[in-house]
Amino acid sequence: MVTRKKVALRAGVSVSVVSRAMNNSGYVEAEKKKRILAIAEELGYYPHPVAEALQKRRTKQILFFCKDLKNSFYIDMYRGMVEAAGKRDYMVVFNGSMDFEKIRNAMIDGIIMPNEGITQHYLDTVGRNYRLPVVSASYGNAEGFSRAVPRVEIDMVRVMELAVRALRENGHRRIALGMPYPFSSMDARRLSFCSLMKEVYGDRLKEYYIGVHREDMAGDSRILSFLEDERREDGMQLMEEDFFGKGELAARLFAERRLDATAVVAFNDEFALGMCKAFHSMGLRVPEDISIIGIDGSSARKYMDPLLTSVGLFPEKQGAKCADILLDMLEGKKVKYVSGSPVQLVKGASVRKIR
Amino acid sequence: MVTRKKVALRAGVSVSVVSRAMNNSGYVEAEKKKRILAIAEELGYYPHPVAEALQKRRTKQILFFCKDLKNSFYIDMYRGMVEAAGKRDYMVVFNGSMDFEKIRNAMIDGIIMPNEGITQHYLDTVGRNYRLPVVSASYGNAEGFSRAVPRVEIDMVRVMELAVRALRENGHRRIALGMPYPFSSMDARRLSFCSLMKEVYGDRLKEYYIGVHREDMAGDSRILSFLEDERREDGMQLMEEDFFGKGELAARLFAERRLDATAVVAFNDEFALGMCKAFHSMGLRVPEDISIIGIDGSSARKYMDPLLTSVGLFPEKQGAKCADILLDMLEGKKVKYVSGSPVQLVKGASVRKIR
DNA sequence: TTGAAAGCGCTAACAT
DNA sequence: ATGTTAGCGCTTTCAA
Repeated sequence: MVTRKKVALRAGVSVSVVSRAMNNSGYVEAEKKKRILAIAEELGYYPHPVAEALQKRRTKQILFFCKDLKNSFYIDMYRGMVEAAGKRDYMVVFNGSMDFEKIRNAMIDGIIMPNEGITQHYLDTVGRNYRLPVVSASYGNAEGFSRAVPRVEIDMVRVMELAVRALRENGHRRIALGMPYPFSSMDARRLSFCSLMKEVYGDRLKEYYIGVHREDMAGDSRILSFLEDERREDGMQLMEEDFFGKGELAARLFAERRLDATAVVAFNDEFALGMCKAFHSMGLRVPEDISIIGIDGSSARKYMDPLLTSVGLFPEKQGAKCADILLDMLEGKKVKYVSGSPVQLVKGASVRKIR
Repeated sequence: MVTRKKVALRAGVSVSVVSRAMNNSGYVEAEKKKRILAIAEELGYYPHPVAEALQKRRTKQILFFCKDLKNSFYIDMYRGMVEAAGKRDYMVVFNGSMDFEKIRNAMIDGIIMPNEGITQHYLDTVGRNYRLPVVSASYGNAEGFSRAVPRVEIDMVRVMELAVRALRENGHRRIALGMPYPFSSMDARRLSFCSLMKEVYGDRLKEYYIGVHREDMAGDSRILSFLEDERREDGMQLMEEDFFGKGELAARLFAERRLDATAVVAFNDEFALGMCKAFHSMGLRVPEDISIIGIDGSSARKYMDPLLTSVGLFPEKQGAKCADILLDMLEGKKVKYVSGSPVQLVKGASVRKIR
C-alpha cells in the first residue's frame, strides 16, 4: 500500500510536509509541493479514508435509518439524500435492519430518520446515552420530541386540503377516504379529512372513512398476511405494508357500503392503484363511475389507466433537505427546528368533472 | 467519549485486558472479565468502529456500484445484498454517482458491480492500479473480463427459452420481441430469441424484432428525452432508461407493422407494462387480442391488468449471492469464477391459450 | 518553511 | 493471566 510515508521518503521530505502538500494547508515551498504531488500521482497514492476518519473524527458517512426499501416513497427519499450528500462529499449508508444497536457499530457522523415514530423510539432507547446528530422526516405527528431533533415536515393537513379542494373544484361533494388504518389512528390525513368534511357529513362522517384493518377483514383469506403486516414491535412498524393489497380491499369495502360518494382520496398512490384495479374488476370505471386521487405523486402513477391524479409529496426533496440539514449540523451551523417540504397537486386523468 | 482506556482505568487493569475481554480472545480471568464487561456496560462503552477498521484493515463495508436506484431491478438486488451482508455483519454502501474516483475515497473492503459493462469499464480504468476484490452481476455478456472478477450470472438464454416455451405451450407460434435497443445490439435476449425463432421466421426474423431506438422515433415528440436516454459516456449507461415509455412506443410500432404475431416477449416487466397500457389505449386487449410475457418477475407486475406473466429473475437472490461471494473472498476462501442465479416462470394472466 | 512527536482508539506480539 | 509496546495512516501542534 502506498502511504504518505512512502511518498515522503521518495520526495526526500517528512510526512508532515507531504500532508500539508496534499491538503494544501500550512506552509510548503511551491516547487516542493509540485514535486510531491507529482510523486504521489506517479506512485498512485490515495489518502486512506479510514485513517483520515479516525484522526478527524469524521467518517463522511451518514445513516438513513430505514428498512423499508420496498416502499418507493422511501427509495425516493433515499435518492434525494444520496444526491444532496454526494454534493457535499458524504455517503449515505443504509443498514437494512431495525436494530438500533447496529447504529453504534456503524461508521457514521449522523442519522436521518424516516418518520416520527422511529425517531421517538430511537430517542427513548439508544438515543438516551448516545449523542449523534439526528434529523427526522416528519408528517405532522411530531408533537412529542424535543428540538434537539430538527425535522423536515410534509404538511399532511395541507396535502389533504389540496386533495379535497381538487375534487371539490371538479364538483365532487361526497368524498370518501381510503386508509390502511382504523378510524382511531391519529394520522394527520384522517384528522384533516375529518375537519374538512364534518360540516358536510355531520354524524355520518365515519361512514365515509374506509379503514382497512383487522376487524374489517375477518374471513378474508388474506387475513394472515395482513396480521403479519400489522405486527409491530415496540410501537415500530417492522413489516413492509402492502398498500396495494389494502387498496384493493378498500375498494371492496367501499362497494359493499353502497356509499353515495363520487370520489375517494386514497392514503397513497399504491393504495389508489390497488383501489383502481379492484374497482375495475368489479366493473366500476375510473373516473366515469368514481374518481380517485392519490397522495405521493409517485412514478407508479403512470401504471394506472387512467393516469392517477395525486398530491405530489416530492420525497426526493424531503430527503435532500434532511441530508443538507444534517450536514449543516455537522458543520456546526445552527439549523431550523422545523422546515417544510413542498407539496403540489400533480394532475392526471383519474378525476372527472361532474355536474 | 468512552474508550477502552477509561474502562481499563476504572477496572484497574490495562487496555489489553479490556480488549481481550471485549473480543473474548486470549486469556483473561473469568471474574475479571465479568467485572470489565459490567463496567463497560455501565459506562455505556462501545468499541469505536473506525479505530477497529484502521487496525484490522477491515471496514465491514462493501460498495454496490450502481447509480440507477430508479430501476426496481437494482433496488431488489440491493435489498438482497443488504440482507446477506447484514447477516455477516457487513453494511452495503451506495455512492449514487458514477464517479470511479470516489471509490478510492470510500471506506470499503470490496465492490459489487451491477453488470458486465460497468465492470469492464472499471477494470480498464481505476481497477488497473487499485486492487480491491470485485464481484459482478452478469447477464451472459461477460466474454471479456478475467477470472479475477467472479460473477453471478443470470442465464438470459435460458430466460428467453422459458418465455418462448411458455408461449408455445399455449399455442403461440408467431412471437415478437420488444426491445429498447436496435437489432444490432448483442443483448443475450436478442441472440437467444433469434436462435429460437429463426427456423420459424427465416428471412422475416427481423420483422418480429421490435426495437425501440432513435431511428424508429423520428418525428416522435418524445425523441429528445430518448436521445438523452441513449447518451452514454465511455460505453457506460449514464441515464436511467424509461423502459415503460419505450414499451408504449414499442406497442405502437408493433401495431403499425401489422404483424401476425399473437404474442410478444418484452425486454422487461416495465417494458411490458408500457406495451400493455399502449395496447389498451389502442383498443387492443391483453390477452384476448395479444399475449404479453415480461422478464423480471418484478413486483410491478401486479399493477398490470391482467396480472403480467413473466420470467422471474429474482434479483434479490442474485444480489445476495454477489454479497456472499464477495465476503467469502474477503475471508480468503476461494470462490467459483462463475455462479448462476435461478430463473423461473412466474404465472400471471397475460398469456392466452390459443387454438 | 520544515520535521519530530504526540495522539486518534484499537489490536496483537511479546515479555513478564 | 496481565501489561508493555509498537504500530494502523493520518493530522497537527510545537520547536527548530
